[in-house]
Amino acid sequence: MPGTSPTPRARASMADVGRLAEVSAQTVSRYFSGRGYVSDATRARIEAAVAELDFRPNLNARSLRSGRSHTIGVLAVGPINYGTAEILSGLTSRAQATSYAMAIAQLDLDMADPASRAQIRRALDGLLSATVDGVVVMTPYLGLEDLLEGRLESVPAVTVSGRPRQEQDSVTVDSHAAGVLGTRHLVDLGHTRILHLAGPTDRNEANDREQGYREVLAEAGLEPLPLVRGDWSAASGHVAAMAVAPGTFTAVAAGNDQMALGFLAGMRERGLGCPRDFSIVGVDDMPDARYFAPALSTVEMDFARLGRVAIDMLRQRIDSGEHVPRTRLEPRLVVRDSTAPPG
Amino acid sequence: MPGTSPTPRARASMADVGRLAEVSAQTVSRYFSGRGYVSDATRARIEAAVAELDFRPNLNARSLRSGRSHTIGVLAVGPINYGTAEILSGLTSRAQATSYAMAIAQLDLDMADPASRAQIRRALDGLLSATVDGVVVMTPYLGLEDLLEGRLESVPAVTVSGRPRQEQDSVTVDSHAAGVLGTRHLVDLGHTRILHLAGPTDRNEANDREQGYREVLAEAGLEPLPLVRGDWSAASGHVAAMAVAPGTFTAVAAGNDQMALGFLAGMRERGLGCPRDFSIVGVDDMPDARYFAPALSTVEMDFARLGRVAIDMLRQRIDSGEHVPRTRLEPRLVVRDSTAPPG
DNA sequence: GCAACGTAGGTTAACGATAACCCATGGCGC
DNA sequence: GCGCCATGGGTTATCGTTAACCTACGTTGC
Repeated sequence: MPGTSPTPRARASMADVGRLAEVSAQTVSRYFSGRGYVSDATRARIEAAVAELDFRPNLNARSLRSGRSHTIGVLAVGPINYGTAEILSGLTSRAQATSYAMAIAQLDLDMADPASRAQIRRALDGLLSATVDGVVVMTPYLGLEDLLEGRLESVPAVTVSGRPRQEQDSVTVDSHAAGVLGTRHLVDLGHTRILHLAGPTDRNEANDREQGYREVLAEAGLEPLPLVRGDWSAASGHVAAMAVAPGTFTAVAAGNDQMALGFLAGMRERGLGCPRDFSIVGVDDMPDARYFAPALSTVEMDFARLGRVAIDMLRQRIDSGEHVPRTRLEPRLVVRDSTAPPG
Repeated sequence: MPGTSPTPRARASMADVGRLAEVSAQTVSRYFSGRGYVSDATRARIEAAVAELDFRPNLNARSLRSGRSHTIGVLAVGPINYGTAEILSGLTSRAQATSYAMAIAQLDLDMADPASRAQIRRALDGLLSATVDGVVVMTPYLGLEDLLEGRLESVPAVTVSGRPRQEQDSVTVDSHAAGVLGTRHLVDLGHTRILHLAGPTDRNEANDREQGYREVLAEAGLEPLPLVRGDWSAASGHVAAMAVAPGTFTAVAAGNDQMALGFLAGMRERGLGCPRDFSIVGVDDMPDARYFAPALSTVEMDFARLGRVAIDMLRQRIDSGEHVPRTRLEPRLVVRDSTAPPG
């Protein structure tokens, strides 16, 4: 078949489609936008032309002219660990379902390095240059408020897992409540010497969970033990297990499941079994936690839902132009085999 | 201070910057692109105007005019599990480092549903409409070749973890080699009755790993045992452990670490210990694997590097206009405590 | 009988940036 | 003295789409 588009040439435009369908480009635009009247006969001709030319509308031109891009930007600071991956999953699925496109800037950087702040700023500028309709900001780190504050006024934004005091345009799975639930479970079982294996100091969620732990102990009239700190990783939980003095505690409230996993491994190496010699409770309820040895009692955090809610809130923020109230998702205690009464 | 921009108004354009700096918009464009001559004095005036107006170039307009968007699209089919998250991490970090923007379409759908194919097509169309300079396609599923083939000619594309027979524009961590390494390790230890806990039938990587397993057994003159199949999840590994007949095998080559975790848990429930009663080797070497009970012998897959290489290849493909040869990253055996000689 | 409205579609201009082209000036080689 | 190139910068047209406005015809209500 000679003559069948040897090289597909450049992309077809609405004008090309219009020429083939014998209408104006504007009518093609109307066909795609649904605004305005297009007769069935014209509609059919346009559809044929679109198929023939393999036409796809140019979103750059559309955004430029209309001022809206139907794109949501995501700024993620920090590594893609279990929680982040779940949130991302929720974000993309909800965005896809509401036919929003997603532009993502993820940067995993050393927050101690002062250059990091400049990098975050650049990444955000990049998203804004792409004229996103709104931004989802995932910055679990403390002290980034001022960095973002001046920047985020020009575009609708929703903060995920952000600082606790932000009362608008933010959504989080309540980490304070998670700390409370886990620790209270240990107290209810009768434990009195409860250790907290905390996450990194500069992470909001780590501090919230620690705060929950402290409050429950205070309520129960118990003395908190010296804090042991990790970095969310199983490796750091393992290090912690090697460092603690056995006999000084009967239970551990871990900042997340992975540190609990490492801690369990470390104690096992030292000949100490769970829940015989100590109890431990995690936070996250990652799918693997049920299959740890022993099955881990933990606090479920629905991060995927967090992501979906973030998109919903952002869309509402974009459509209404008004700020949306803070949303706080409630975690849930999941009791398995790693917790038992002391002794 | 009256007069200090009451409402930031609309975004400033290069024409606005030019007006303030008393040059033409074209000179402002030259300043940003670095093409053409701009004197130091003019440069300084432009910089001042940019700062004053909080100007950010409009990438939509730039892409529309120049035909290049400096954006890479990522199409990810399937859930964001450990491997996907790592790849994503590699992709974003490399893209960020080379100042490419990233548009992502991830969809986790039921491949049995025929509507899924239409959804994938729509997602890809969405990326192409956004005029990305190139696409990274992550489709671990079999049978998507035809779907993508007609679509991916109009734009540079690199396939990640794709079908084994694609000899160009593709990068993968060799899953066949992973199957070989894990199984050979078990054979070398003296095991003769080796079970394969495979991943889902419709996943390329699952089949490659199974193939590696089969080849090693054939080489060693051993008979493969009936296949047990999971879905990559720890839960499915647990189910498998409950289903197998103990005594029929002395070692397990698991398709990934998470299924190995579930399998270990299931066997533990049945009173069978590792490596006393059986050996098991995984694939992935996720950071947690070292802290399983026992520490898991596994095959390391550097998925983050895979992501970085994918970006490098795609950039080369975009810049040169020529296809790039397939890249295959080599996995590495990591021996820990879950494997020992039989008996 | 005609105003008002629904239907169907065309024309023009503009979104913000850059490609292509043009015009100056000054210095240098020969 | 003249051609040529480096430097510094302006003008114009255009990328593909849509907002705003306009035309024209047919129906309906009163």
